[in-house]
Amino acid sequence: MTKKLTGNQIRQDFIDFFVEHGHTAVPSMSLVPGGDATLLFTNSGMVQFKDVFLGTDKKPYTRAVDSQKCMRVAGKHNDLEDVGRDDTHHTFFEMLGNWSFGDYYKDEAIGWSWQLLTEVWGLPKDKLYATCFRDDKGNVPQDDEAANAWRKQPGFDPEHILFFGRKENFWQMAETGPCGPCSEIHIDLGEERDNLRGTDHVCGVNGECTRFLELWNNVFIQYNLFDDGRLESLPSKHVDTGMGFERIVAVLQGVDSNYKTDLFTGSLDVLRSLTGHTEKEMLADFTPYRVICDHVRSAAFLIADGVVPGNAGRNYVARMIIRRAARFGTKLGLTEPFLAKVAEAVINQYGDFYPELKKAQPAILDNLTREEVRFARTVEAGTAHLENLLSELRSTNSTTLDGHKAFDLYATYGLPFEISRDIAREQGLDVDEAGFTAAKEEHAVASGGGKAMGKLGGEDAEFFAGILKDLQAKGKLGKDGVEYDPYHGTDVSRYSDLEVLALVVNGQSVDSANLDDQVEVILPKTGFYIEAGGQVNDTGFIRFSSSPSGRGQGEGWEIEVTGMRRASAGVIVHIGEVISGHPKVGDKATAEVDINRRHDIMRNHTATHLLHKALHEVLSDQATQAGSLVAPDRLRFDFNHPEAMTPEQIERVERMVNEAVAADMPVVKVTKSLDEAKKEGAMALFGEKYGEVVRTISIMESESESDSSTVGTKYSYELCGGTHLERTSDIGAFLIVSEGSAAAGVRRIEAVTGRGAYDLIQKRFKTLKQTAGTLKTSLDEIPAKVDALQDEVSELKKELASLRTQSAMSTFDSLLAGVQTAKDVSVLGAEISNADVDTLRSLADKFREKYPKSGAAVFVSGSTVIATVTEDVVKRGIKAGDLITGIGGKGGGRPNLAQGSLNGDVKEALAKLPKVVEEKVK
RNA sequence: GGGGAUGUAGCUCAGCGGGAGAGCAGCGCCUUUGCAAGGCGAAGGUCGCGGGUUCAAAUCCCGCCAUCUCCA
Repeated sequence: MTKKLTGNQIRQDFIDFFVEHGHTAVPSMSLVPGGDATLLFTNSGMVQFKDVFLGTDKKPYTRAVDSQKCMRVAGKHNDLEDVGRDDTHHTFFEMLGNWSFGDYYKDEAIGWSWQLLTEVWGLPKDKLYATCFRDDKGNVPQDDEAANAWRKQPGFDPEHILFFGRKENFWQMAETGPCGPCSEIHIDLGEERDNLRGTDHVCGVNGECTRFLELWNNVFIQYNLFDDGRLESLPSKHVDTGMGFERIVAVLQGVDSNYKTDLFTGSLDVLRSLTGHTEKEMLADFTPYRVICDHVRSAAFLIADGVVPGNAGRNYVARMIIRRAARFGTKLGLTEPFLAKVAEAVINQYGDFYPELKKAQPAILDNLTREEVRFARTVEAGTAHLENLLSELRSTNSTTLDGHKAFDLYATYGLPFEISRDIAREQGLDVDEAGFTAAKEEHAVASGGGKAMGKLGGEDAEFFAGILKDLQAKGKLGKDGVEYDPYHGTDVSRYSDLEVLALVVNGQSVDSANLDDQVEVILPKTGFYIEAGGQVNDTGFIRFSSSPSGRGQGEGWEIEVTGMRRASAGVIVHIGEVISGHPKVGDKATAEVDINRRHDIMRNHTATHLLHKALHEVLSDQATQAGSLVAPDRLRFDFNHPEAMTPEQIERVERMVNEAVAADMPVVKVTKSLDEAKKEGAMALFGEKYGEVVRTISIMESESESDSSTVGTKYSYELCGGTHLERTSDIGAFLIVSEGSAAAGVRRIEAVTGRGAYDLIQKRFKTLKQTAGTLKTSLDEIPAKVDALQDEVSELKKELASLRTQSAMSTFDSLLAGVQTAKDVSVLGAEISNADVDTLRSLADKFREKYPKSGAAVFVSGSTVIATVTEDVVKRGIKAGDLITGIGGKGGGRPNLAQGSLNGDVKEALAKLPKVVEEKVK
């Protein structure tokens, strides 16, 4: 171990080593696991191959090597608040792995790992240990195969083989499914790395201290675990290995902290240049540095994979991480946004191996700074609330802020607990932490903390895999299973004379089905599209007609297909209902996709690509797809954008798409390797899972001679498995129906094309024509006419109000003739026609001016009543509201002015007024 | 997906069952050598949208929308 390798070299060594041994180097999958709703983030190397192990996916290679981006940010594996407090935990990390899918097994895996560690990297052989599986429950055989492989390794001390049980050395994906024993490689870092030195503790492999470190886990998937605990050997056995990249780099670079490897040097240097700390000062208070470097690295990778900070799901995690980094920045005295500067160092360090970082650099820097600013605002507003609470606290002579209130600040206003506490302490006060924690737990429960996770999927994959195997054995299906070609799915002639290979009713394979049965049908090939990439399933019919000679088995049958699914690798089933006859296995049927519906879908899908392009032009390159629905009647497109689009922007986007439609551009579909497509700059979607060979959709700006050529200028270029039109003009028309928000930082556009667009135009035109008719004007004049009308209306309103008031006022003097005296109080009850509440109030005011003392009046117009009495009358026991109730009305209000309503004969009611006053006034 | 908060004049917000307000900005006039500023005046509002309760809703209740925020 004389040469000092850089982190990047170590990663490359690992990949090169296994490529030399026949492995295919596979790029890391996105941190957002495509098509796996059960997982927030890719959290291990296994995720991208899970479907291979489950048997629902196949790869063109059987040996692979990769370095997988992983996030562990919550749950049992990690707690965000702990990251950075030690030298080993990360939110983001890389997992090096080599993989065998039914290819090599324990001997090779163990041999290669030994070779790489000791020969290539020169780790001391006497310091390495291997663990193998011995079942503590006694159900599973001991893994002697692995132990024997270890004994064969040159220079390996057989004494260093240790056996462990289920907890340490047995791996399973879930309660049921693929599983198997592991063999781990540990290293003894020497006594000086024992953090519990001198205390009584278990010091050894899988012990309690930090002297022994697990380097590399080799998982041998060889069993299938069933509900009842039964284990069955798998026909093809797999190898799944994982080596924590940061760990191995720290070991090879001979440092005692992952954060002291060259992976973090760049970030730490940037930070130190900002704080002005020397290296020694930094190490004396290392935690904030570690937190910031770790979190910025995570955030950069997250944003590069399309996870921008927000307030839900993955986006929320990104925000939490960024805010925590910002918070620790203030501990270092950094008050201005600084995360983007650190992120630049991260991109420098990782950008060569992970080009997505370089590509997303502007988005990364921008989002970090934006979030820091937003957080600063939140903290400022939260602090203001806190100050209110604290001064309240002081006024009651308390010294401790209630934990529930502190939590409220956090949960409602986003003010982190630590900040609340720090501010309180600065003022000689404190916060009740136990109460805070209790409130937090309550809140977690109230928010539905116990939400059940979805099922892993593929429960019945095995059942269908069995059917597939059976059909293959009979020669009915080839090795790839059901042939899938939705791209010619509208060409019915290609899908006639298809033998019904299997019928499944209620999870049982049957020979024939009956009317109204819900069936799953397997045919040798299908043109029905299976929901993917937002495009919905095709629907249609599978039909069988009696033989042309008329002497066949009598009547035909018909199945209405309502759904599609991929039940297992190579097995595609049509889901539907028998609407006539009795389908039988062996019948030669015709499968017919609902062609009008499909055409509508295709219009919407091609239009979606044009929309995506237009958004990039009108908004920015960062307006990337965040979700999509392509249905026959509409399309829905979610994209990353921090604010609402202006009406002008919406109009420009709509116009651009329609111009692209009018340009009648050819849509060219070509399959090619993923690498090639990416190099050519095809737009790939974050979180989408792509195979090695991908389908590309190019919308060509300049026409070329051959219609399958993609030579020329591309208007739009995307990876896409969906079905598309031949030419953009087939879209007909494109109309945006709505623009709104889908989540923080994500906007949603809904639009229609073709027939849907025509229907919408019709509807709108009808409304417009009606409006024009009502307004007695032309369509074009409607806005001006409406404006003018509105002006006129508001003017008339004002005029009317003032006229009403005027006329009411002008009658005021004559009303005074009706003033009566009850005891010594001047009482007036008057009915005014056509006066509004404000006018009545003005009259009341005027009355009080006239009779500043000993006055009581009621003014009625329609059913509204206003009553008033002077202050001295109030003191004598009669409130304005009493007048209203006294004469049989309902209402109330302030002592000297009340409002209400009066039904019935007004004159009769008003006549009671003097009596009411007389009775009540003292 | 769920909990909490907020939505009132162009901006910042007060009002939280009975007359829609303040400060700032903007407009007009005046004062001032000029600047900084000061004085006076007028204008500006579907009180987020839609229901309900009530004699009466900006205010209470329900639903929706938007923004903030926490939990999953």
